[in-house]
Amino acid sequence: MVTFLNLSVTIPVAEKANDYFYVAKPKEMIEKKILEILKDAIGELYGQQPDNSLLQVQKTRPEFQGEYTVVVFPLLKISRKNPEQTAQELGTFFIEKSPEITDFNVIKGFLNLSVSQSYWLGVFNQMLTDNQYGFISEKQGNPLVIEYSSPNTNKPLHLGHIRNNLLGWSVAEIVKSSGTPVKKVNLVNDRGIHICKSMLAWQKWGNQVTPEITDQKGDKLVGDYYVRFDQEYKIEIKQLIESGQDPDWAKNNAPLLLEAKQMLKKWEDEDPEIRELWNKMNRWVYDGFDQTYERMGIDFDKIYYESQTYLLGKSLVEEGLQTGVFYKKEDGSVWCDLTSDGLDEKLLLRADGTSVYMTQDLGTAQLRYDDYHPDKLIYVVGNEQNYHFDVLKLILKKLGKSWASHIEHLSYGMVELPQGKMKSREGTVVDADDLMDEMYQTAKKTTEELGKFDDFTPDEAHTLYQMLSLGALKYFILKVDPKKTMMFNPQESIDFTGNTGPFIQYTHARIQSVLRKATESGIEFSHTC
RNA sequence: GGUCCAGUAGCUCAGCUGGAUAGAGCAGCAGCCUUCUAAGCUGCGGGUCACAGGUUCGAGCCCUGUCUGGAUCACCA
Repeated sequence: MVTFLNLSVTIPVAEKANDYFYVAKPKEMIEKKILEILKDAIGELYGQQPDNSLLQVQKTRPEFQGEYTVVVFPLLKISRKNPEQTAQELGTFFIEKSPEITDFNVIKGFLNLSVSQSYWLGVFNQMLTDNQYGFISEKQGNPLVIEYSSPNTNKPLHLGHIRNNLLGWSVAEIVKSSGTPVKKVNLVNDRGIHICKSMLAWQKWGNQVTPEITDQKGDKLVGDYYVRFDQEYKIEIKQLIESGQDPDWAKNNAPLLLEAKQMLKKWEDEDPEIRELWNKMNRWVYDGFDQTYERMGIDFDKIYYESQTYLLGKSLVEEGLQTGVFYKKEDGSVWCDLTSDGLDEKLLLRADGTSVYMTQDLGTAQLRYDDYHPDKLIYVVGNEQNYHFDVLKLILKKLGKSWASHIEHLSYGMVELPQGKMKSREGTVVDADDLMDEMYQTAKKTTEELGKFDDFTPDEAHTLYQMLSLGALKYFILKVDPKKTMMFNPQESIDFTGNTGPFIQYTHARIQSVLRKATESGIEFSHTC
């Protein structure tokens, strides 16, 4: 859609530093040409080769005549003439040397150039006839690997994941369209104490229910038991405190928590019964996630599981210990000292030898490198983890991994609601499925009220509502600068007027309608003037 | 407290490599439906670009400081 509307403005002055996002278009050819002629002009008129940074060409503001504007201020030190005179001389040169430039005018230090109609018609025809316009076919070489989504298996996807998924998937597709091979990967956090909590709660109070029995998505069912654990756990703490125990002690020694910890230990010891339960419940969750991803239009080339990478992380820590990059404290815990880099000491292994988040991420990064040898390894992760990624890169560098510099954290801001931040404890988290349902219902209601599509079959109507609601959601979220905290207003997001996805869809529909009616009445398109 | 990020119209957001009079949408007001989809269009009002210095021919954008908000500095992930 964006490519079709040609909304992006490209930068022709120098080859862009980050060529992953560079897509050549015919329109740019004239911009490049203008720059070349400008360079020639300066050479011929003033006898100098200017630095590229002095050559500034931009689109002409709509209130002036012309399509492209040369900013002459930076050139004055070369021309040693006043702005108007310099612009006048350059403009005359353009007319003489370039058939594409038909006219020019000078306003203050701005030289506005008019490009011939036949040139624009040529561009337009190319866009019209090239159905791959704006896309470059895949080049050879190492891929760009991009990780996004990264859910936990103890709760369903929420609004924060939606921003993450849409950003990650979109960046992947944009990069892909520029010809760079892309691997979209997901990292599922499928192990740890939080998973054991839902498992334990299901064992105790689940009565062997399954998603089939409760007619519920698997991720929702498992999430419910995670919540149930927390409720029962709080009751236990309260009782312990009431019986005179210290609150901190109560939190760490509530029977339920101890039981969950035991279960984690059993899991690590590969207890068959626990592993079976773990497999079963995770499968439920994955089925649920798959449905959500599919509806959202999100996909992956490969899914990593932390249960399969944390051991590799541990071996990397061992490696670092041997080379002296890490050190062991008296209690047996392993650390990396980053104070000389302005950061703190970082724990890598607990005293009991179990791994932490960083340990796992080291392993995952190594595995990705081994799998793909990527030129760039992008992580789409919220900005609350900026520090984590600074540390990750630094530690990998200390371990002598040359590819540490290939890691890039695509950091995005939190999504807030009109009533404030989403807080799971306060039940203000917006569930991804619920949100899509709600928007679907609004699309349906609004459409039915307008009565425009009464002749649609149920299938057609369903497709329409799906397109409208997802278009609204995606556009609303993607139009905001990723790094900024954004406000998600459910009311406004499902508004079908103004700067919204549905409005763009509507515009597209009207254009199609014009073309259809033109064809029906036998009008032929002319590609020339 | 240290580090990082943000602050632009009543609200939500654009603003490209520093370039001409800072732009959209929403909300408000005034118009427009026998002809292309009114889920629309046209017009009006609305700004100390958080503040103060600095660099520059030129600063919303770069630098320094201040204020405000957020994140982070866990044997959570």
